Amino acid sequence: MNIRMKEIAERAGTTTGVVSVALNGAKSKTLRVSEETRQRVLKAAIELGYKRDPRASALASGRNRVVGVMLPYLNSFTVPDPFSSIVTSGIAAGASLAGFDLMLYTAVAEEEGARAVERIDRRIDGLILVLPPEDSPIFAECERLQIAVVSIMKPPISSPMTVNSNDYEGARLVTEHLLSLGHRRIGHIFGNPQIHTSELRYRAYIDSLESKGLRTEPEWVVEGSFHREGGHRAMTQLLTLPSSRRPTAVFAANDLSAHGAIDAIHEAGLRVPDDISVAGYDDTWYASVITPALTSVRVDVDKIGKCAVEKLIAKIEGGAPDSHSVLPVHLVVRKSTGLAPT
Amino acid sequence: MNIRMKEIAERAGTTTGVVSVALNGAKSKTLRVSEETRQRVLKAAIELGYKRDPRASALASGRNRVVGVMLPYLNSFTVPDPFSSIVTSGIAAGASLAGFDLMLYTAVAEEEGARAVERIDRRIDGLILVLPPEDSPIFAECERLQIAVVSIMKPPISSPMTVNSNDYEGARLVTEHLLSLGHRRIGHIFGNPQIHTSELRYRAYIDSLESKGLRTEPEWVVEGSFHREGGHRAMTQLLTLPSSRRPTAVFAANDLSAHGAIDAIHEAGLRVPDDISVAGYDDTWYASVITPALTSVRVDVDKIGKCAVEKLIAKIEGGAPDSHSVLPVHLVVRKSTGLAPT
DNA sequence: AAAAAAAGATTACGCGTTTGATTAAATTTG
DNA sequence: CAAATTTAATCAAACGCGTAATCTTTTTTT
Repeated sequence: MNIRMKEIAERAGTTTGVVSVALNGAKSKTLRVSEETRQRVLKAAIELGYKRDPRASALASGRNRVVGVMLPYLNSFTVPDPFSSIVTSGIAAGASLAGFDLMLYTAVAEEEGARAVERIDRRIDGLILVLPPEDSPIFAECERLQIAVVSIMKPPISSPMTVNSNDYEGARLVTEHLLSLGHRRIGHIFGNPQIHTSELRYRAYIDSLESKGLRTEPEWVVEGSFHREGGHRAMTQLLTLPSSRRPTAVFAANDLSAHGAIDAIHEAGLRVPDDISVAGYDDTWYASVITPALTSVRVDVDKIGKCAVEKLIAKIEGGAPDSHSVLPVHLVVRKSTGLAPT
Repeated sequence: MNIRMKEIAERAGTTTGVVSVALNGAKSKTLRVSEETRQRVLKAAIELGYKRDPRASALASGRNRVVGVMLPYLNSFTVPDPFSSIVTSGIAAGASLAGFDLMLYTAVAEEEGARAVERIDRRIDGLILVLPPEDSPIFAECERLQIAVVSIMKPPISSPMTVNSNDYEGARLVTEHLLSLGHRRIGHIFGNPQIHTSELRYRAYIDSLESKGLRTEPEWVVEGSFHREGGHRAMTQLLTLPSSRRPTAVFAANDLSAHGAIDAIHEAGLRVPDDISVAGYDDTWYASVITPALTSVRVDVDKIGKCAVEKLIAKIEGGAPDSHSVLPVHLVVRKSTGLAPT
């Protein structure tokens, strides 16, 4: 029913092998095509409206020209995670530019871990893992299937290629910003212990304070799990401290948990930033939507996606060596942080 | 390098045809397999760690078990569109449940229309179009490629299958809500004339007012293009009206433009809802993030995606007849609407 | 004993890609 | 300049890996 190479070959008076090389520049070592023949084939293909079947092409050549993206369960519908969707946009744009298509895998609740592995198959030649769990069996599986892998936001161990934003630097910037506003009691809403990033942001926070010779209090650090409810819970807990021992500023590990923290502060009848300053992290567009607009660390999330897919494709096409990328960050000061109360 | 059916067949003492039927229930009319043989094959497959090559399977059977999603250019990175990403999540979940994989196509700026068509190919057996442009050449192309299509948010003409939320009903609910609060001068921030939805929401607004015998003023309707800046511009224009002729309530065609409208009202030194009530539409999670929380119309966006993919797969697998679905909506009253000022 | 059903083996695809063989033309070499 | 090599251009065929129609053989039914 569809026009196949055979028809093109017939019309151009040649064979499918030649058509393959002429049209798609197949990687044959011996088969050559003259310019005239190429033109003849091209003409025939256009006249007949030929479109190659990518499945057959992939099957024969082993190259799919498709990359996969595995989104974490976080990216659920009830609490959509802006990070994942922006990263995905970046990946889509980068892939499209390189002529690659995109296969989307999402870790649905029921099928975490092992089940997710089942789904990746010979349709893709590379996979981008967004916020993969530390112990994912996917790495082994990709190794087996000869699928290149790039992880986004993962410590540069156990994964051959990674793309990260400079978490440590960003967290340092936030903490120093709060210090420069005169805050001396600074709290931290920790992320998710499962995700390495949380640790880095926490370390930078501690190091910044200690390098200034300031005290750090364990009770000022509460887990917020990267989401709004967690941030709310964490801040509520911090607010149980007597006001003389309570932080005057809080650095939340991401924008969502910062948002929850602001909710909690408002509910307690306090003001942001007049009574307590709050800073977030990631500066998703989210940060400029909420009130007060959030001081945050800008990560070019879109670029993370682009960078990841470019690395991946370089690996797939040129066999580029494994590498780890760390993208720069910068502080965006908005309305949620202010001078320490006197 | 990979284990193929041939190896399974050898180990189980049979042929690839039998293996194909035993393992994947190939749709052969005559080839039958006894239960014992099936077990024997299954055992061999597990022992050897067999995984079928989906490309070969698709090539031979014509069934890909992959659906595509085409996202509109709207879903850009700078202004990510929550609608698209939630719809996509719903689609992903539904597809996964049915054992289908997902191919993601995004209409990148440079390659609108014709170019986007180039990219859909024989890798998918169905395509979901999210907010497709009215005149997309994709419909014709899918027809040619025998690819089933479901459009999300498109008038039920020219597209064989559609999934829509009940725009008319939702807009009617909002308008009546505002009326019930005592508002008599109600403005409307129009969506995007390119998108049919805009027209429906506008019509319901007009009809609701007229059915109550109320006046409608052309100057109370301004285009907001579905985004924040547009909403801001539109509201700014409404605010140029003398306060006696100015709407006391505004129904914006979506949450984003409602947000822009609220910005403009605040900038003018007025309060929401005390001076002017604002209602949005879509009730994406966005609505509960902004301040004041937005009265909006809840569309179960996730369900739209699920519904679309279910229809699509029913069509692909069972040849279900074309149909148009309209999903219910309901009003969510929050803080941005209040009694009309007296 | 004839007819029908069950279970499998064979084999022909599906549709490009790539290798190996072949032929003709261009170059190099003695 | 003829003979020996190379090089270019192409054809024919194998291959990648399942699927499904056709053909055999065996077993069951009537």
